[in-house]
Amino acid sequence: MKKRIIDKNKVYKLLKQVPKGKITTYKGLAEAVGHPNAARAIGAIMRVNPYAPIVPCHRVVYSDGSLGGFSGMERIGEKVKFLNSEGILINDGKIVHFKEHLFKNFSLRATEKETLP
DNA sequence: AATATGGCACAAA
DNA sequence: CTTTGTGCCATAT
Repeated sequence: MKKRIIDKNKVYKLLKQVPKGKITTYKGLAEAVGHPNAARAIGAIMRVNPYAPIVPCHRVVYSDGSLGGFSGMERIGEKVKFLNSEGILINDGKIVHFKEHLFKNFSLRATEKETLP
């Protein structure tokens, strides 16, 4: 466990903790896992995302409130619709009051115990 | 092993 | 407020 790579396992668990109607940022997740400057790595991890259904990667956005790149910008429209269904409004590609929806009450302790399929 | 790219962030201009 | 440039971590080739 000497590698300074991100614990993907932890990332997934943390992201899973994000409740419906809430969102988070790559930076937020990066900090949550203990890698404050590995925001980009989070994206890379989401990319492989072996837990697509249980990991709401669509709830992860840029730190400035934009939806981010995602794999295929054309899918963004779908994400917007989905987020709208959860109570999150998007305006001009940016999340309205996105900081209000931000979920940062991550529980590292809970992550330690829980196991991933 | 080395280079390039990517679902990012932040400082500077 | 927008546009550059640089730094970071993980994958793909």
